[in-house]
Amino acid sequence: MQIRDVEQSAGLPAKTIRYYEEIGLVRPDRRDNGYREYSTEDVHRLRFLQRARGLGFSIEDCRALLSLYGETERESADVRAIAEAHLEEIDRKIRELKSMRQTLAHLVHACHGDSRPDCPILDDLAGIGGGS
Amino acid sequence: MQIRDVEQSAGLPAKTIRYYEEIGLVRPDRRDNGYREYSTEDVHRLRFLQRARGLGFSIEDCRALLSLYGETERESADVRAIAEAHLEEIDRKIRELKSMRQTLAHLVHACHGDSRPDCPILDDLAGIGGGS
DNA sequence: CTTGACCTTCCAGTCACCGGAACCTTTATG
DNA sequence: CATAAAGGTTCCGGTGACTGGAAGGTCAAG
Repeated sequence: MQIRDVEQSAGLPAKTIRYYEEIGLVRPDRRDNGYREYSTEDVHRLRFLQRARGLGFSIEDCRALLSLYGETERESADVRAIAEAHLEEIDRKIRELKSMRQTLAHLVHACHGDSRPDCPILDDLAGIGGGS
Repeated sequence: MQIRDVEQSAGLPAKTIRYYEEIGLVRPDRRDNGYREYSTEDVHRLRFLQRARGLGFSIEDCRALLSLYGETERESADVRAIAEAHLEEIDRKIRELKSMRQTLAHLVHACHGDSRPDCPILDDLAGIGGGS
């Protein structure tokens, strides 16, 4: 199976697949002509990566998860610890975005948004008067 | 006023302040010895940047906002348009994170997280069985 | 005179890729 | 057999918004 086919079955662009090899996440064989040859195992790992990245796990988290995936003697607690840490990170980001959202929505609401120059949004950013 | 003082009053590290100069957001004078000399106007712009970045505006958004900030003939609608677009972007990110969060929370909940090797989190990432 | 704190510039690294150039291999077609 | 298209390869540079660190200049105090 060569890279173009893997793009389809793993749902990842060829560029990304080569990148994952460069950083040691997959190690396909090579044919005599230098082309990469992917085993079904390689494709499984790539699909695993595609899903984990889709859930926002960092590459280093993915490396750890893949490693645990390959171990038969792993403890599910190790996996869960990574997932829980990531969950907290996601929650942190959501809180931060919601806080931004609130301030910004308030400012947008306060701005009449017409052809006049006075603008509560700029006033707030400039630190003038009643910034929320 | 030199850079160390501006760090305090703008709430930005010196590295960042120099970076903002490099990309043309602030243009402090120079003393004879080559040191940067910041006017109160420069400090205002930097504080403006600090707040806008804190609300998650991109550098290019900040450049546009600063430019509008400097125009007396601006239309508040222009500012509001940038802010509204950013608000939608924030909402998009929040939705994406919430979606990740839901899937991940479900998996974490399903994983017993002990010394046994079987793990619904890895099973899902591997594409085995009832992925949510 | 030296110490130490400040300033300067420039280079490299971050994260997870993406775009493109230059070149090689395979397959199909005239 | 020549050639062109469609794949493959490596390598280099860029993204965003900085951050860290090295090498070196400047200034006030002891």
